[in-house]
Amino acid sequence: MKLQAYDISKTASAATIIFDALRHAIITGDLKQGEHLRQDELARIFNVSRIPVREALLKLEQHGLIRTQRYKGAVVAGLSLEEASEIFEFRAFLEPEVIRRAVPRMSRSLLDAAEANCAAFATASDPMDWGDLNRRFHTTLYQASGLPYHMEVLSKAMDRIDPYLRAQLLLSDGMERANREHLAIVEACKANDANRAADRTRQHILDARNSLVQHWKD
Amino acid sequence: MKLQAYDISKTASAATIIFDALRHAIITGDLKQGEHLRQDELARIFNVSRIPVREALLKLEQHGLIRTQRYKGAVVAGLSLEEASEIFEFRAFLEPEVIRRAVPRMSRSLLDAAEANCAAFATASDPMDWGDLNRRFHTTLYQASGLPYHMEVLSKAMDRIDPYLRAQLLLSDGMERANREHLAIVEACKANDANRAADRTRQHILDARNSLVQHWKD
DNA sequence: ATATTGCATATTGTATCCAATATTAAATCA
DNA sequence: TGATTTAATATTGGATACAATATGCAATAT
Repeated sequence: MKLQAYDISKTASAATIIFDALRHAIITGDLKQGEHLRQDELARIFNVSRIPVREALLKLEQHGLIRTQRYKGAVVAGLSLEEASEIFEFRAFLEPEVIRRAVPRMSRSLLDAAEANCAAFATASDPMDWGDLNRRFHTTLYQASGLPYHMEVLSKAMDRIDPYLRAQLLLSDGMERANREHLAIVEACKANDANRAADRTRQHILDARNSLVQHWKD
Repeated sequence: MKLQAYDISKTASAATIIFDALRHAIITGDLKQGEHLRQDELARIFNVSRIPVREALLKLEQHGLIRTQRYKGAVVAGLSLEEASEIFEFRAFLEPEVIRRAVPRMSRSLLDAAEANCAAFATASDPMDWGDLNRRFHTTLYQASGLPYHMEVLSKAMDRIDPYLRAQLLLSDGMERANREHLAIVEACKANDANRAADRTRQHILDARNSLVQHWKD
C-alpha cells in the first residue's frame, strides 16, 4: 500500500476555510452589500468558536470585502460608482501591461485553454458560471506574464468588483459582447501581437466599465 | 469647560497598535527578513494576550510583510531580486498614470509642500528620515489624483520594498540622485506638464530599480 | 408627548486554557 | 559510533470565559 506524502502544515486552518467561503459568497452576490456579519452567528454556521471567525473577518477586511468598526461589527462592503469606476481604471492601466508581457510567452496549450474558455462561455447557460469563466479567461492569459505580484494585486481588485461585473453580465448583451471581445483578445494573442492584445484588453475593460456606469443603480 | 468630541469606536484596538508597531519595524529594517515572530514573545513585549498578537500577525501576512505556516509560526518576509524588481515595475506602470491624473489638480500649497519636502530631504542628516521623506514626497504629489484605491495599492507596494529602498538610499549617491529626480518631477508639475511629470516619475522609479539591482546582495 | 435614565440583551475585544503539532534533547538499540 | 526511538519542551490553533461597549426597551422625569 502506497501512502501519499501529506504536509500537515499545508492544510487549511479553520479561519482560511471560513474566509474562502465568505469571500465566495460576497463575490457571487450571495452576501450583499450592507449585510451584517455577526461573529456568533457565523461561529454557529461553521461550527467553530469565534476566534477563527474573527480571523476570517480580519482577512476579508484586509481584502476590502467587508468593513468593520470597533465594537460595532462587520458589514459587507459595497462600492460607490466612483470607487467601482476607479478599480476599472486601475485594471485598464495594469492589465494591458500584463498581457503585453504575457503574449510572447504564451504556449500553444495556453492559447488552446483560452479558446476553450471562450467556447465554454458561449455555451454556458447558468449565469452563476459566467463570472467564473470571465475571470478565468483573464487569469489564464496573464499567467504567462511571469508577474505574480501583478496577478495577486489584480485578483484582489477583481474580488472587489466581481459582484458588479457578475450583475452586469446578466444585463443587456453583457455576455455576448464580453465574449466577442474575449475572442478578439485571443486572436491578437495568437497573432503574437502584444500591442494589439494590450489595446484590446484595455478597450474591453473600459467598455465593461462604461456599460456598468450606464446601468448603475446603487 | 469644553469637551472634545471623542468617538470610542474610532480608537485603535490592541491588534491595530501591534500591527502598526511591527509594520514600522519591518519597513525600517529593525525587523529583518527571516526573523521569527513568536506569538508568546510578542505578547510579553506588548503586554497583551496572544489573541491581539495573532490578529496583528494576520494583518501583516495579508500585507505580504510576513509569512506564516500553520503550526510553524511567522517570519519576516523578504523579497528575491525578481520579486523586488517586479514591484518596481508595478510602480513604474502605475505611478506615472497617477501623477498624470494629479498634475492638473495640484494646488499651489501642494506644490509648496512637495518642494518643502525636497528641501528637508536635502538637509536631513539622519538616514532614518530619508525613507520617510522619500515616501512622503510621492504620496504628497499623488494625493491630488483623486484615486484613493490606487494610492492604497501603491502604499502596500511601497511597504514591501521599503526595506530595500531605505537600504539603497544609504548606498552610493542614492540620496543625491533621488532628490535631483524629485526636484525634476516637481518642476514638471509646476509647469503643469502632466506627461513630463509622468515620464520623469517612471524614469525615477526605473532608475531606483536599476540602482537596487546593481547593488543587490541578498 | 418628549427627553432622559436605567437596565437587559447583543455583540465584540481580549484573557486564559486546552489540544495539536513541531522541534530539540535524551535514551536506547544495533 | 551512528541510527532510531522516546520524552520533554516550545509553539501554534482554537475553545471557553470574562470584560468592554453598543443597542434597544421600559421606566421615570419634565
